[in-house]
Amino acid sequence: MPIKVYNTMTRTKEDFKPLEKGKVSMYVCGPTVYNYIHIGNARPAIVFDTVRRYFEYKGFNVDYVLNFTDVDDKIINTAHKLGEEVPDLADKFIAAYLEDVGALGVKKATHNPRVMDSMDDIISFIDVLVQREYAYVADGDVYFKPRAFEGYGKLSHQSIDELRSGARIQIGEKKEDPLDFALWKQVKDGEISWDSPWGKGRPGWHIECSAMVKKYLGDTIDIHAGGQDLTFPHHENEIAQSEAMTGHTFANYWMHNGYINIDNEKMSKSLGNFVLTRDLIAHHNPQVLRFFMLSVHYRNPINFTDELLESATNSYERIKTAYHNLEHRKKSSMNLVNDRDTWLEKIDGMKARFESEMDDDFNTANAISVLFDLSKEANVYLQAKQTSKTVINYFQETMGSLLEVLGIDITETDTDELLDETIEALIEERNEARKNRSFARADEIRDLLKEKKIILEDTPQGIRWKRG
RNA sequence: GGCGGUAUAGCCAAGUGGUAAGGCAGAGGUCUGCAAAACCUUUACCACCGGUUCAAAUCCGGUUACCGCCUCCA
Repeated sequence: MPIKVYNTMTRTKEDFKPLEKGKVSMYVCGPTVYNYIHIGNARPAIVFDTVRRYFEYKGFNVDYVLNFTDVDDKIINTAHKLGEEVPDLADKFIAAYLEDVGALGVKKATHNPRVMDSMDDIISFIDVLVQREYAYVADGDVYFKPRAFEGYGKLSHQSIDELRSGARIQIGEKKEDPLDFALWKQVKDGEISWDSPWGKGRPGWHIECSAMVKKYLGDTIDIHAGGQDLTFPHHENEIAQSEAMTGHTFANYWMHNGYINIDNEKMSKSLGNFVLTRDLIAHHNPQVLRFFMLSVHYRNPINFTDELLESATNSYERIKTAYHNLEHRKKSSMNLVNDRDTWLEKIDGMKARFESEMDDDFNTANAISVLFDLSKEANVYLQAKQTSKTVINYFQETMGSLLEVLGIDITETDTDELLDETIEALIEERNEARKNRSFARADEIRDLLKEKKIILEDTPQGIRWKRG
């Protein structure tokens, strides 16, 4: 079964056909590093990491490039305000980004190019565009002319004349046409700058992605991805630059993730309702945040509230608990064969369903529902008086590998951690008390441990505990 | 004005022609010394109005509401 990908360019789901068999080249627009990331930035990081993981699960070798835009107005302004150097500020927020996103289970990219390190590539890219007259120099600035590029607007499905009515020329700009956008901006007083054939300056937005894609992945790539809002103008402009430069299709598939709302309102600085990822995961399990993000299809909007996050926590716990229930039962399982094969087949069936949901444009919401089914079936299986080690292992193995595709780790916690001796002794004392039917003392111990966040559960196979 | 999206149970959320997956919350039950965990049972006029069809949440037309992009933005 081929993987189907919704392509913004054609507005349809298409069968994914890689340029090169068994390989996927993928470029995701990364953050502009002038602040800690908010949960809106976390969504594409999680979503496209999951896309990547699924391709890898299916045996593809994925070349995953995520850039850092570390030269831009916002960074320069912030650095100026804080009295810091632009490169230092960028370093700091890049490190913070990697840390935050790492906590969310996002794998390291194959490459993380930075604008500052790509200046030669950017300049020579612009140079070609000027030579081919797709761009012109205007007093130290360089502008790209969308009108010179046939097909401008094909991604966002806008006609160039309609776009024109919305475009404006800012005072001080040297554009010939309102639609023109800057490839290179002449240096202003005190700003960080680089030498170029057009004088000192720095790259405009958009161009860095075109240059980095070409450098790291080539003229044509399989997938280009980012937030929905980047469709226009950012990705539209990238297409124009790159295709004007190379004469080849820039990207075969364009993927865009939907927005996040906070309490049903757009997250924005002016409303003061943005949530920084690091603030959130300081108080909540980052795995739950990831789970929450994937419980909605990536192209749909997500509303974010405390209540929804709590509900997601409970949902996540259900899967985790099932997994741990399996773990606890391992010791008392045996080499049973009676209905073993029926269960193994059942598990395979669920695994196949998971794959077909993911094949369908990465429907993680439905893929997660398969994990609930696995949890349910595992719990049903565990009700049997005797259980097969093989089945238990296969349940765990399957849940583990599917959760790995989603980048959700439920195994990190307890089970293997040793209890400290006093707690162990208390549990032992309680077991004795229960044997002697001294239930008052048994309950007392259970309450005591509960205060220490140790939850005890009595099962026919002995005591089962977890941290709560 | 141009382009696009969304409307499904108390809440969240899948579902592009054959009378509605899943989760959370709630209710009842089973199990348990009591719990916990778990299992079983239980909750939908699919925004509205028309149309196409043997058959529509799903297709077509219209209406309403909310939202996004068109300017920095994930």
